[in-house]
Amino acid sequence: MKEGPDIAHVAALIGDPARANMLTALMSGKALTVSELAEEAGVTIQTASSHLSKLDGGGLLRPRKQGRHKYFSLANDDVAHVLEGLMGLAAGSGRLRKRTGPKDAALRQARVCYNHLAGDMGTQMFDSLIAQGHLSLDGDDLNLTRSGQAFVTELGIDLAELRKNKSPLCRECLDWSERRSHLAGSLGRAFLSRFEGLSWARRDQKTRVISFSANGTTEFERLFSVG
Amino acid sequence: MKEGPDIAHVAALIGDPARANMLTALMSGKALTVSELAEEAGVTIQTASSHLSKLDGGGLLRPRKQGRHKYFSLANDDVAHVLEGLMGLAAGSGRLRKRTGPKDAALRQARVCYNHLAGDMGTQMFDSLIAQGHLSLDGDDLNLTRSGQAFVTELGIDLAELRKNKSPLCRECLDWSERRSHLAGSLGRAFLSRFEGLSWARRDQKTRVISFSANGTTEFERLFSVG
DNA sequence: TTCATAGTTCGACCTTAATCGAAGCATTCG
DNA sequence: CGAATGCTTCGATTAAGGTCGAACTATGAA
Repeated sequence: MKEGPDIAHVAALIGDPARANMLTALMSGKALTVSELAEEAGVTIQTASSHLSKLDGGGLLRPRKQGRHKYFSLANDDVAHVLEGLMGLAAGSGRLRKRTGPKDAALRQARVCYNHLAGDMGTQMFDSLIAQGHLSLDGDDLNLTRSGQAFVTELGIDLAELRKNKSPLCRECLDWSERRSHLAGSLGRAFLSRFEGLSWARRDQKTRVISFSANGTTEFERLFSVG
Repeated sequence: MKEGPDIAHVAALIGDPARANMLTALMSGKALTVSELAEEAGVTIQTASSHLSKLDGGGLLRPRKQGRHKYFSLANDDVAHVLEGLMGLAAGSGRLRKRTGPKDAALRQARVCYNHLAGDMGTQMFDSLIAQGHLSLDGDDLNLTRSGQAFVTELGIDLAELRKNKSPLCRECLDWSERRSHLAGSLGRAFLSRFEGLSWARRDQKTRVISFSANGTTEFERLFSVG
């Protein structure tokens, strides 16, 4: 009857509260087990199992079996991107699930979005990389320039290793709180991982909040000042 | 219980087949009446009315009353953006509602996406504008450069008029068939409108397909060659 | 092997919401 | 003022699917 793909099915998958909670939890980038996701969603394990098989069937998840555990993560960046978009719409229509509190402020400043840095600091880093000419945007392709390659290598990131990964190196991801782009893709993940390795930042396991140390903040500002 | 906005509610709104059909129909950018949308969705007018009030309540639509008609259009570009993203996910998981046929090929080449040009020609135009330096991307802000201003004025687009509009001038929109960006925002709409004014292109009323005339194709290639 | 833990499948219950007929407003036209 | 058209509201029906208890499978540990 209509042209185009069947939106309704995918949207309905995300539209159930329990499943939405699971997907939101997976936005942290971590792979979680069925039991953990059941806990997150506030349902029993049977119910969670049923939901997860549906999400998987819809192509939204990537399952991995390890021993007697089964880990789920988001299928790819596209899924994370759509979820962020939906968060933006929900936030825009004044539908925040929680009052804006101190934790919320922390979330807006720096949080994990599918394993990369999001929030205010995420967009600041992205803008700075563009402004310094380390990233260039041609069409939808985000590319690391020669100066950018030097920059990340200087920071201690192994580019050759990253390129072995089949997923794209650079990618932009729209932030629901800032409504601006931040850096995703394997390089985005490498940045955050490096910040952790340098003890500049630390992830809170439950809330997606990223805390920067005093030193980390200084270094971050030095590298990614917008002035 | 969880941080972040309430995704589930918005997704559930899109997740109903009838509502998804209506939203898909509105992706053409046209404002449609309740009766027309009922027809599109294949439900009675009462049912459509109920759905539309829900979509409106969720902030997805912008209603306008005109005489005894009530017109609905998508609330803003963000909504269109999320819908395109969902189409991408659905298409990716092999969930096309329709076999790939001749009309489908036409859709991939050039179609209307919320009043601007999408499909292969849409992304080609976007890439060309970037490559020619008429558009520049700083962070998530897409800007028209000085040369770009000259370019569109030369084409016969009234920039001053566009700037009066409160919606953003330039904006990128992700294409579900191409998986690349094309130009949205009021300038994107102006381009398509100008193509129609010059009789280069013509919209099919029902299928979202845009047909370019022989002359229009030539002119388009001249302006937006990628070489 | 026996026990424990992780996950899946099955079946029954039950809430939610999509649907449409019928009646009620509102607006336009003659 | 009717009459017609476009849309909304109400109510009853019905279908879909989320939920969990219980039983079952699989992996790992003692």
